[in-house]
Amino acid sequence: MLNVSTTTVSNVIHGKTKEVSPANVERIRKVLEEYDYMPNINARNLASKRSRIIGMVVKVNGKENPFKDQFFGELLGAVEERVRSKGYNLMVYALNDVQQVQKFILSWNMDGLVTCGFVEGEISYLQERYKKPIVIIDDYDTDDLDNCINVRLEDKKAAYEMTKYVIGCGHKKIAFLADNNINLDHQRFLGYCQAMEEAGLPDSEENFLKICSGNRGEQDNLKELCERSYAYTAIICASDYYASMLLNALQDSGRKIPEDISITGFDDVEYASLVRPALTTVRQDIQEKGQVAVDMLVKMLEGKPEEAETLVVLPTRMVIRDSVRNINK
Amino acid sequence: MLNVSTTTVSNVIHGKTKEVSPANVERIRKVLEEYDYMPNINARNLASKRSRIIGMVVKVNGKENPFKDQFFGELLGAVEERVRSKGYNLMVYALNDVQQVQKFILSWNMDGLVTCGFVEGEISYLQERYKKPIVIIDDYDTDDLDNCINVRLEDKKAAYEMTKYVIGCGHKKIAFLADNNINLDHQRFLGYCQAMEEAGLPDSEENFLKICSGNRGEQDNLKELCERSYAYTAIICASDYYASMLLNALQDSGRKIPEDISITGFDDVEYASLVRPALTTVRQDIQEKGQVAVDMLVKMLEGKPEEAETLVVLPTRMVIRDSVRNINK
DNA sequence: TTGTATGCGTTATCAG
DNA sequence: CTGATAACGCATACAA
Repeated sequence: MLNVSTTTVSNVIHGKTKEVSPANVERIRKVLEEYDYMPNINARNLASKRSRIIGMVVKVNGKENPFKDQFFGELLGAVEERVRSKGYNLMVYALNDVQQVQKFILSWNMDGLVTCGFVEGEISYLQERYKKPIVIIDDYDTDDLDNCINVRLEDKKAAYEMTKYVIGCGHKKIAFLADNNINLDHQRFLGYCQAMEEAGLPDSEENFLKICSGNRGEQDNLKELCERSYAYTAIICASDYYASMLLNALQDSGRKIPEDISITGFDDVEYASLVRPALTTVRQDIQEKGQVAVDMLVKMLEGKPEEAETLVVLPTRMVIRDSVRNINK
Repeated sequence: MLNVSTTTVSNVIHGKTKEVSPANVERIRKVLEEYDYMPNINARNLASKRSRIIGMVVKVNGKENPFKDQFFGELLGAVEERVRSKGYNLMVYALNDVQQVQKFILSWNMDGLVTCGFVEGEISYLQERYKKPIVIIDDYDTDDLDNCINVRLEDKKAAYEMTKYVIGCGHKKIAFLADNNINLDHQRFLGYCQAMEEAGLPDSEENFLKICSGNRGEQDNLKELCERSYAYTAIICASDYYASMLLNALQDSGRKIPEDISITGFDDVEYASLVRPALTTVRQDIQEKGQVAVDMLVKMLEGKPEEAETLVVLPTRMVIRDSVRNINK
């Protein structure tokens, strides 16, 4: 239309106006505006060998919906906001098979990846062919991996402090509850063990209460847990999600909380303060977790790896509410 | 490597094996396997003029994180699962500006769109340039739009029934609470009004309690609402999210629920049964909402518009728990 | 059954 | 400052 080359147009599109005569800049801008030009990102990606796509992959077991858990929902929202504001686009996958993950990130030529729930071996597998930066949220044993950034909490310390607090309230028969015993849950269990040991209390595996993560067996599982709970006066839960479930199951079976048995949570998601009694729990800033993850990733992408920390440990804080009874009084 | 043309390779990649000699199929498959070939989707998209991307856009006001609300989290998870299982890829945006939305869907050449929270005028705006199918979740006034599919509930009826139930429990001074009065919230308000009117009770706008959606003014707002609630014996809330907040604010200010005042919710998200007293609410199947949305969209995309319903109204069901008192007794 | 040739919309290199 | 021109990796109409 304007009898100028694609190069010239491309230059004004990218704001390289010093290389174009002011007259042309003006003419081209006008037409661009008038026709409300939209670049074809696929073509751009093909030519430029990048994609402006950041993937977020969260591991699932079975057919669950991870985003029902407020923790993952909030995390996703935080990541989306930050990814967008940095000029990237977010693709979301809930997967349990790393091969699938690899297929997607390679085919789309994603610029970077945020993972949640995947373990060391799986990340290594991805890296065999995917050479771009990966942010790993809430995992251990991945600190030595190249081109990776770990974002997590002081899980062990936080669990240690919580357990110590409960012990300080006079409890001696204390259990730990989680849906598995690896990664961050394992770390939290270790923190619990440490506090128990220091206080000269039993910290054996027997006190590890395993809750099922699926929706199916949950009810039976919950009943069984209620039974087993008679052996304890307090239960340290690895998440608010499970703490709330247990809380209600116990109450429905006639136990009073915290009079009969004390419960603590982890995360301090919104509903931790919505259940009754409100949960004594460990607060983490989920919003910040997501933001930091993306910030570090983008620093790697923009070629400033020196500014990116390869390990970010976010602080936690105990929030004391009403679900733990002080037996001493 | 094999001295065959790209066409032949392309054909076996796409499983068009009838057009290729078995010998070649075998040879090519082997090499493909060996090198673990990954197609470059950007190139494929460019050539094929489609993208295999489905966008999910949820409208936000201000700087909030919509996915903290379990409703949106669960919806997103359901959509992701279905999109993936249908062979598409999900891009997620939380936006309030339709121009932004348009920019993204056009540049990426997305095959289809799922929107949530956008209203008639905004959808029309998108359609001025985006000619592909759009699924609109939970909106009214968009039924006549071409190439669109609406997925929603019988909001008015459900609110009507809930209000009627509360009236049946002997309540006369009943308020309605929501964060706005448009779209589905408006429909729910209409349902409330209808039930009140039929019972000869006042249904004026005065009884519309507006709760602020942001995190900031929320506390002040909540206090004010607690004050105003003294004029009522029951409050019909437009979501479990707000119902739980109000529930706790009221309890914290010393009111007993349901003894002093009754509360009902909407959605039946998981925490509706986790708060105490457990919420009497309207159940909807969020999982199915997301699945149906994607199913219909894909039918349009696969060129079977006759199989796609342009309006899907999902059923609701009252769930009676403990947050409403029967005054009659 | 196989191969050739062209185009998809953009970026990037390099010569003018 | 401007413009050819060659990639980018794949799909497809058409020819052989």
